[in-house]
Amino acid sequence: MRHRLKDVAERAGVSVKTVSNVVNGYVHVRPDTRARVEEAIAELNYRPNLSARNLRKGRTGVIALAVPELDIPYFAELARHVVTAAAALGWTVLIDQTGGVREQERVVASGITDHLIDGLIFSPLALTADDLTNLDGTPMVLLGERVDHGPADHVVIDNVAAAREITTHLVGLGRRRIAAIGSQRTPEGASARLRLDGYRSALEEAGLGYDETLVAPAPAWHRADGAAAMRALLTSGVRPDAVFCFNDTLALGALRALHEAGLRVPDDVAVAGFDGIEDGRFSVPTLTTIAPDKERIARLAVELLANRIDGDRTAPARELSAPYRLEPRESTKGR
Amino acid sequence: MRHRLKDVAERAGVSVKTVSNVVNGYVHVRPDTRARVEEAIAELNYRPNLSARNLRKGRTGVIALAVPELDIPYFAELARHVVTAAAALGWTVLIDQTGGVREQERVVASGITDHLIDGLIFSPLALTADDLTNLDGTPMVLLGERVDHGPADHVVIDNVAAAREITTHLVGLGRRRIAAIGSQRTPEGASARLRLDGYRSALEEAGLGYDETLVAPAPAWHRADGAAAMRALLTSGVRPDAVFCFNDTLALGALRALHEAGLRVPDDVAVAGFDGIEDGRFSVPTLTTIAPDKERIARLAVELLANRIDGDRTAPARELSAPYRLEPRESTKGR
DNA sequence: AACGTTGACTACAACGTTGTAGAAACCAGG
DNA sequence: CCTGGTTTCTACAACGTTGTAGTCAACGTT
Repeated sequence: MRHRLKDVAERAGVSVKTVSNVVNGYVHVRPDTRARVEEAIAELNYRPNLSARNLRKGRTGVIALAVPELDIPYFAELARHVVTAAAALGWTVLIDQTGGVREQERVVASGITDHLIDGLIFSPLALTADDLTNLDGTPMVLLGERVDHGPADHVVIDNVAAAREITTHLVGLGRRRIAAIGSQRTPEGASARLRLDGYRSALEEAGLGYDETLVAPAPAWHRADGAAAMRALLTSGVRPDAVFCFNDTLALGALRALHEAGLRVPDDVAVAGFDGIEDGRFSVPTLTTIAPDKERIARLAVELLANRIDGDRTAPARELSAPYRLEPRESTKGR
Repeated sequence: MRHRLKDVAERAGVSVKTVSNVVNGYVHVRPDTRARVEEAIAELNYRPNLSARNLRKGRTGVIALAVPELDIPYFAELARHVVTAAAALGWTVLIDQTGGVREQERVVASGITDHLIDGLIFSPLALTADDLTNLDGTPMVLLGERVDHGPADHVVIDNVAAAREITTHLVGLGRRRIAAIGSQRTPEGASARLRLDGYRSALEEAGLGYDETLVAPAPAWHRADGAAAMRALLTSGVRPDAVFCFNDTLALGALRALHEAGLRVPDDVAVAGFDGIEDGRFSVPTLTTIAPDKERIARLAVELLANRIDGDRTAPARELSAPYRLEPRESTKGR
């Protein structure tokens, strides 16, 4: 049985608005009236109807987080932090999976703005700036790569610098034939491009030169893709002594493929990943990685969104940068 | 700029209700009228206000999925399937993380029923039957262990039989000192208790007897807990030749601890898990596991919920069982 | 020609809430 | 005892949508 303000009001012998005032903590209510109302609320187990409240207020208190896939650990971990950060501001988070498919991402970016959410935190893979025009002004914050200087707020990490740093780390171990796994030619591959840039610039800085045969593409960034790419590298005969994988799941797949090929990590081949997921602390061997500060990313994103929702919607888009840390582990121990 | 039915109606020169009829696909609208309205909708980029629609209809089209933690891969994978199954029925899924904390789970079970969701799919860890009484009749489906025959619909797998089957598998490999990791004494440990029962009954069936020193508790079921429990077993000197971990993340932690102790898997110690998560296909060694049919679980849960929402809310609670499969992999290869 | 049926549309009320405006009671200061 | 301000409360309208009831014209049947 569902009750409304009206039922509570009748039971407490006051007007509907007075009950509303009590519910909303309005100060000018006599203590005994407040007590009577609260008693009635408790007796009826009254809960406000959020649809009605939302309609009236024009706010829903719900923000959406759109990620490619929840069972990619990086996004699951990120989601947890976003939910936590949003809860601190009294928001509920609706998590949306786009599959990284452009069409679905466009639906999320434009269609989901059905007054069901106040704002959107969006980690796009396939989206381009064009897709972001039709937004009805629903506040949005993008995570990850810049989409051609789109009109939205942005939280990024410096992918190029991070990729350069971890590649340099491999160089510092004395590795000379450093492969890369995860390149992508599609427009979806914005992260891939930046990380490849960083990899390349580190190699050139070290005087090692860039060898295209050492770069293996990966259609998606799952474990299976990493394993397949690693196998391809091995059978091609290029004999790398290190591999930089553009994310950790790729790296876990690569570890697996190296194990199957009878190669030892890090003795024969050093392996490094990117994302700092929890799995990497427990894999055999543990995985060297770039760990972005996910908590900070989440908090910055939520704060940017809050500013948009409550503040000036026409202010110029801001871009904030979150820190990362290189975490050396067993997979790149010196020999 | 947001537009309403009224704006569209004025532009198309019809009544508000006619626009509503077009939007909702009502058949008795003249083709030319429909065309005019649709043109106006497109020009104004009109989107219905879901809060208003929900208020009017008493439905929101949103269901919630409450799980302990999204970055436990099992729940992330489950979430994906639930989202997919729900989308097939036109529902949006709001994912809620309870942290497995009883208080938070109670909030979800009772409080979230704020008319924002039409129903709830709930995978509780800590909840008891008492907590489920105060529900206002919001439809709910429980996943996993039965909560003392609570009043809600339920999708389960046969934990006892599954645990017995995988333990018997270990016995069949000739293992005689089979340890277990993941026992819990708290009321939260319903799954733990059932899996322990299955383990125990398999041992007795095989005439091996139950040795309490071979059972290691784990406060939570994360990788770190599995690693710690494994280390505890090893230092206690009980020398197991196999371990059944009550979930896969525990098992991955155990693999890690065994590796650090210089023991080989499966040669020295065979390891089995439970949940069938993707990681287990790529770990070194790959992980033998019980893989519940998550897609089926998700579909059954969504269907049960749909029946509650659209059908008889007072019908007696139903309990459906989903199948599972034993998936033998490297971690229990015969020696 | 009168009749019922159907199609195409509209006016109105209602969903449950909260903002606005204002009434009534109370208080302090002159 | 009046004035002006505050406290406490209420009536009403509005948020944007859809269900209900109804109007009116066109049509086919007798």
